[in-house]
Amino acid sequence: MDSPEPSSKTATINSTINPTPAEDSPVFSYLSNLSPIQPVKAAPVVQGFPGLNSPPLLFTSPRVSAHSRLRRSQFPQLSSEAFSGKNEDYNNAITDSDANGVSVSQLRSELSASVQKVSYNNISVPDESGSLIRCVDEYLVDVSNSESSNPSNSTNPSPKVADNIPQSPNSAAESVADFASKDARKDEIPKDAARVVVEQVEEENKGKSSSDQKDNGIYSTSTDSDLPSPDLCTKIEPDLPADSLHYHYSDRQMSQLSSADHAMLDEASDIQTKPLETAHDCRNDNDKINSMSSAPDECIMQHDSQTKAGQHQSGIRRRCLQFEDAQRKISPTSLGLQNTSGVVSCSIPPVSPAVIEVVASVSSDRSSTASNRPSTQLTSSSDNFESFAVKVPMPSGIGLHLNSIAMQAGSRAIVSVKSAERGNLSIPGKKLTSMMSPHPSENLKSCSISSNVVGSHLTSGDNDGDHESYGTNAESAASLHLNDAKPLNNTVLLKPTEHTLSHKRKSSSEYIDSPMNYNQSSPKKKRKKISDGYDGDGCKRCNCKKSKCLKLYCDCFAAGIYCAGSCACQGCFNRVEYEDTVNDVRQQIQSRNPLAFCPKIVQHPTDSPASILGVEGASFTPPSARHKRGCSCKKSMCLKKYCECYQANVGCSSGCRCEGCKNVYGLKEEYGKDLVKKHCITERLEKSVEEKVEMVTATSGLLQIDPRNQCNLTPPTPSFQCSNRGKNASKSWFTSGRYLSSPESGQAIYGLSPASPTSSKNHDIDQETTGDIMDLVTFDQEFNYGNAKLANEFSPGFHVIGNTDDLLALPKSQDLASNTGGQLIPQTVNFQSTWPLSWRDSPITPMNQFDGSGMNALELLNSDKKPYAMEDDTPEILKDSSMPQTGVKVSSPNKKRISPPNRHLNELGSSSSGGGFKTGRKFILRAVPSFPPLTPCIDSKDVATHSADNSQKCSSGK
DNA sequence: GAGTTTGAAACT
DNA sequence: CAGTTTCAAACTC
Repeated sequence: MDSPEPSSKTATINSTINPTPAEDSPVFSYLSNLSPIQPVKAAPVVQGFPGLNSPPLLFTSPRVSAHSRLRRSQFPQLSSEAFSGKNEDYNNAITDSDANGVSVSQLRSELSASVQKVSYNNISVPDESGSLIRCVDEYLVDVSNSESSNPSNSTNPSPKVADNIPQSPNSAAESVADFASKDARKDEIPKDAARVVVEQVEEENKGKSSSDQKDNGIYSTSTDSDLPSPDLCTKIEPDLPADSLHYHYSDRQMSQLSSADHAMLDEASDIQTKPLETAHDCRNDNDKINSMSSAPDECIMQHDSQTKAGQHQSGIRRRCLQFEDAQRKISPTSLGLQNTSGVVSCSIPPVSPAVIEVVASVSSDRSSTASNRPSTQLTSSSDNFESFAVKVPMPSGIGLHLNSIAMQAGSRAIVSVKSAERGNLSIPGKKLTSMMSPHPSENLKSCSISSNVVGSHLTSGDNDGDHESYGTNAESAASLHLNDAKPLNNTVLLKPTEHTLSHKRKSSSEYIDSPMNYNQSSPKKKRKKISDGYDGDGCKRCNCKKSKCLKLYCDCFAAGIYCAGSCACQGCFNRVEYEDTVNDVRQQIQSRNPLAFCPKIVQHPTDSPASILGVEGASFTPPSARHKRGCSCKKSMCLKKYCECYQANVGCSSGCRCEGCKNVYGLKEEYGKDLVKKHCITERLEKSVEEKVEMVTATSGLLQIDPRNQCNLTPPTPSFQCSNRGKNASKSWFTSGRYLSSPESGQAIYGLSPASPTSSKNHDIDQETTGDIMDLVTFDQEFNYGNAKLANEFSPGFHVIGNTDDLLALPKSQDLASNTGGQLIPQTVNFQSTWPLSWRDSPITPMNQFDGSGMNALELLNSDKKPYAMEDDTPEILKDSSMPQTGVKVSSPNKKRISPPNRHLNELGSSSSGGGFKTGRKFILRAVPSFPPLTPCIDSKDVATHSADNSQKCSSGK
């Protein structure tokens, strides 16, 4: 079974997770010697992310990935020199990376973006900027190295990932199972592919540095926690491994950083990760590709996306990640290390905001604490961390089931988180806290969840693992972050989670033989059980007795997550061990209902604007988001959790068959009315936008065009072959808006992937009319998992995400951009390319898709940028939409600049990909010198993969 | 903790 | 597609 492999990975991860291991590692010692900062074991870790609150921790996971990236960059600075001698491979890779200009540029762009973000958030920015730049270059080099080392990886990251993924979940669980036993398990688990990969990586790393190897182990542990997400089911799992690996690395890095010097850790982690990634890529590229194709199944769970902020999301993510994320991630990751970053970036974007926020807080904390550490390193690490987090988020995992999502996302808080995430792009900030607040109860849950998730990370080493299986990727990332972040907030919360997770994982390893016993055996589960119904991860834990957790009755299964130790299910087959069975069942279910595993909650394009506005505002999601299928409540009046709409904190829509609906989040009737109003508004906006667009195009103020313009533009643009669609799209875009844009992009991606058919239909048809359609997974993701949404949005349009991140970062990143300007361009190019890819995924006709994608991409870009400028030009609606996205971010002027380009791009792209792209690229570069480069390439790949993954997943696992 | 209610999922 | 059954969560006591 795959499970064994995952377990092995997890074991390795666990080992890596432990701070001590890192310290033990020669690399660590070496770094410690080099860096003024001395390795502080546990304490340091906490310090590393003392600022991070539990929520941040969640984000941390994503951050972790970001960190890893950043770290890499950092390492280059710090360690690169030191390591240069040690890590010849690394250096070589770097040089090689140059050959891979695109990947490198992307990496750089990402790094720069992340750095920018970080700087933006952190006072220490100046130092970071310097370090960042270096880091970026180095990072790029690393990436390139990985790529160069594994060309196949770069080309076909997803496949590789897929290979690894399957195992990863298991490994993750295993890793969770025991920290202490990690090593032993590793030995035991070796069978697992993940393990193998790790080993290989280690071997590779050995050449570089023994410390690196240790790091790898650490990663594996962290990954395990993350891996859990593999839930996507087996399909995803395959992919997950790769992702997980990446995440693991990132996690590892995180943990390391936290445990000791970030710089030290980062270096080690970077080095190791690179090798690992490359190894993974090389090894599994071909196979992975195949596996990837098979993996597509799920629509990833978007639990992750839920965001409840990062933390919640992180918890959720685990599950969500599993399928969609995993696949998506995998694809990106499959690309290679680059992908890792890229993949991560995909998911990250969503997360990023939250992460950023966290980071910001952390950074502040760090800044205070940083005094001890080298300012540059700390800052850079923090930056990296943030960027990573952003990337890591894996929002990609979007489509979670309402249940899972609702759990976490249910609260408005989630919504806020989402917005925050988006906003994070532009502004890192506050959202985390806000997110938590929404509903006390909900918050608590989310917190607990997040905490749990975090805890998994923190404690991941300790225990968990089982659960994680599905969410591995996201979780891993989260865990990583957690490690860093865990310090403060999560510590308490985390423990619970950890227990649950650890239990699950341990149990998983133990129970493998008897699924039935699985739950029973692990006391850990009990821990998880403690929580209401959620696992430590924040994912629901099921209590299935007759379904064996192989039916949609099971929340875990429905969410694409493996049952964790916290689950009280009986005769559970929804475990990594039974991955094959799970996959088969999933496929069967998907054959019946291709959308069975797609997110149940989707945002309506039309609603999106309002929702967006609402997002940050308290109300936010409910109105915008809708249940795909709608509820059929008769007695609960949609006022109890029996109602899925209510449970998801979304209003009922025309698609609902409920009787006596009194859904506080929105009544059917109101919904319909709202839709009509929105329609009118959107039409108006479109007209105005078109006019504006024309103006803009004439003036060539591409850069300055507003996001809304973009939205508007998109519709008007000739590219939209279907005027109607264009309008709709524009509207939807609009709504999704600037801020929404991310969602839109996400939609495009998700919509495409998931139910290619449905999504396409949705696009074609008025999204409004088809409430379900709309949204497509993306909205759901957004809704459910703010983070997930972001991730999805990004993931689908990786590019977009990357861009968005960049955009967000732009203001700050621009400075960096100057440095990375050259890179940016390539990235931008990639980005554009990616769009088409994302669309491809969608069932929609190429043209339409393209247009739509263009819209999405543009929107994404715009949205990113928009946040800054949106407000100015955008109509109220648009503004509103933007507002929700991120009130703060909106302010960034860069976005405005960017948006114009986007429009052009959109227009061009729509009209003709060729010209448009060029212009778009140029614009992008200007607008966001730094950010565009980073994710785009990866994004494009990721997007393609994601889209494919999504399409596969949604379509049916097709 | 046991039992009931509820509505989704699964089945026919 | 509609009706019924099964299932597990939500809810109540």
